[in-house]
Parts: sequence; structure tokens; C-alpha cells
Amino acid sequence: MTISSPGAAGASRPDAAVDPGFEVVDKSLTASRALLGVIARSLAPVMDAVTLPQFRVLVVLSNFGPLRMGELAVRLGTNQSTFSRFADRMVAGGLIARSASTENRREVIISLTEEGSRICAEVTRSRRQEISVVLSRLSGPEQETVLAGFEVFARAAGEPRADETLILGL
Amino acid sequence: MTISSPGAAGASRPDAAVDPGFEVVDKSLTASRALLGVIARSLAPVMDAVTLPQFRVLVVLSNFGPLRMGELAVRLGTNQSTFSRFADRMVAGGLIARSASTENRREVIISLTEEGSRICAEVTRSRRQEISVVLSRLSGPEQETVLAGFEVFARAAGEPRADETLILGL
DNA sequence: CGTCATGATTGCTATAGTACATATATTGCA
DNA sequence: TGCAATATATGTACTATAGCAATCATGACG
Repeated sequence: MTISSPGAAGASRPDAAVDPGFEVVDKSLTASRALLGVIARSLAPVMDAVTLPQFRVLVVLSNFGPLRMGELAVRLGTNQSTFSRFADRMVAGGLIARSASTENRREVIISLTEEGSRICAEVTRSRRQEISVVLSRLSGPEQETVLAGFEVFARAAGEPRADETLILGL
Repeated sequence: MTISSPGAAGASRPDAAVDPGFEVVDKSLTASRALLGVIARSLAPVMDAVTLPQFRVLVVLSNFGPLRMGELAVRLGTNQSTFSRFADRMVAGGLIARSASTENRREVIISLTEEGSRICAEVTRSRRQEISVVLSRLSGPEQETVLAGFEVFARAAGEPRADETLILGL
């Protein structure tokens, strides 16, 4: 959209925000594809046990602990009835467990099973491993360069909202 | 796998590969989530017109130009019959078009329609835009830091294989 | 106790994606 | 010409996801 190149248009003040050039945007896109590969590889080993939407449920439960059916349905952005049957499949697959709430017998609490927990941990471990493999090809100073770049970028980008990554099923 | 820490085991030679520390791995994971958000946001506006698997087809056609049915089926890692009906839906949706090959009347060539092309371009544009928005919060020197980090990382990671990102549906 | 609200499930229906086996059309070659 | 190989499409069947409407169980409040 905005083509104006501040470097060419006028004197750029140091430490002030500037329009990013083509090169840094391009490199960002390349890096994003590379990281997408990392994410995909970390998921691959468990994809025979869970689908992507199912994995998302595991992650939510792993982050927030046991939750009510309705609460989970809201977080996943789906209809309650959809999630009820969704849960059926995951229970059948041994990934989650239904249990009655102690104080309110209407409520059904969903929690991770050992297996569901294990899958979550496995993906996290695998993702760190994949990253490590890439980084270990670099020298110490190069790793510092990566660290600095990622640090600055992540701070500027912030964490994606849950409903955003939901689009990708994770 | 390889636990041996060269830094701890012996004198570390400058410019030699070293085991990455916790911090840089951690920052990489954070950055990967941030970039996942960028990808997701760029996809969001077109998800009412195409599904993720369908979008993947658009990208392949956009990269390689018109392809035969069978060729596409292979690239997408699906059964030919599966892709035939898959194509039915996309043709019905006005995203791709079937056409007879000129020299071999057995072959059916799939190409992007205007609409399919437009959607592809829109996502690309949107992704650059999303990245630009993030980067424009940074000063020039900070953008340089990001550029350097992404550059080094992307080089070490390489492009993900098509069958890897396929796992995520893109 | 009755009524209303809340939380979950079930009946029904629809779509996308998947694959195996089979049918059809076309080409190439003996 | 006839037969095998190739490229695609169809018959059939299944799973996952999705949602609306209705139902059932429970809790809250008058």
C-alpha cells in the first residue's frame, strides 16, 4: 500500500518507527515458512493418533487444565452439540475423559488422559528438538543474531489470539 | 539425540556449531507462534471462499501453472479419484477450471480461474501487509536486527518440504 | 412445588475429504 | 486391427466436522 520510502523521502530519525523495506518483509516471509516447517514436523509423528482440531483441544486442556464442555466449545468456537460429539470421538480415542462435576451435577468436566497428556508433551519436546537441530548448525554468534532478531520480532508481533490460530486448526 | 555440549565438553572454537541454549530455543518458539498468527490472519479473509486444502491447490497452481489432474493429485498426496471429486467442488466454486489438453485428449488440465488467482494474490498481499504492520512498529536498527536474525535462521532451516507443510493443510 | 434458566446430549441433516474398486476414453504399439 | 497402458471419472462407502432444533437433567428462585 504505502510505497513511500522514508530513507529516500526524508531524514530518518534514529529509533523512530519506519516503513519496512522489501527485503526485511521478504526475509520475514521466508522465515515464517521455515518455522511453519518446524511446526509441521513436530506435529507429524502424532498425526496418526489425533487430528489437528483434536490436538488443539489437547493444547487448550494442557494450558488451562480441566474445563467444562460448554467452556471448551466456546474456546474452540464451535457449537456445543458439535463439541459434544467431537468429545465422543476423543473419549473413544482415549485422549480425554469425561467426569461429573462435584458441585454441579449438570456440568461435565473434560480432562486429559495420560495418553492425551503424553501426546501434548511429545509435540512440545519434538518442536524444541526441531528448533535445536536447526540452531545447532549455527555458530554461537550466529545463534546470538537469531536470538536478537526473534526477540525483537516476537515483542513487536505479540502472541497471536486464540481465534486466529484456530483458523489453521492450531 | 546428541546431548554432548561442546561448550562444556571442551574449548569452544569460534564459528563452530554449538548446542543452542534454552533461551534461543524458547525465543524461536515464541517467534514461530507470532509468525503463525501472521499466516493465520492473512488466510482469514478468504476462508469463507475456500477451505485450507483448496487453498493449497490454488498455491500449487499459482507456483507451477496449469497442471494435469494426476500431477496435482500426486503433489497433494491424495488418490486420483479423491482429487477428481475435490476438483469438482473447486470447479463448482469457480476457483479452478478444467480444460482438455490440446495434444492428448485423455489429459485434463487444471488452471486457476480469475477468482482463484485473485484469492491467491490477496493472501500474499495480506501476508506482506501483516508483516509490514508488525515491522513498522520497529525502528530502522531494530528492523535490521530482525532482518539479520531471520536471514541466518532461514538459511539454516531451509525451505520446508511440500509434504511437511501439507500436514497443516498448507 | 412450579417455573424458568442452564448445561449437556441426541435426532437429523449437510458438507468436505478420503479411498478402493470399477468403468470409460484415449493413446501407443504389436 | 486389437490389446495393453494411461488418464480420468464414477459407484460406493466411510469418517470428521458442523449446526439447528429438540430433549433431558439439574439447579435456582419465587
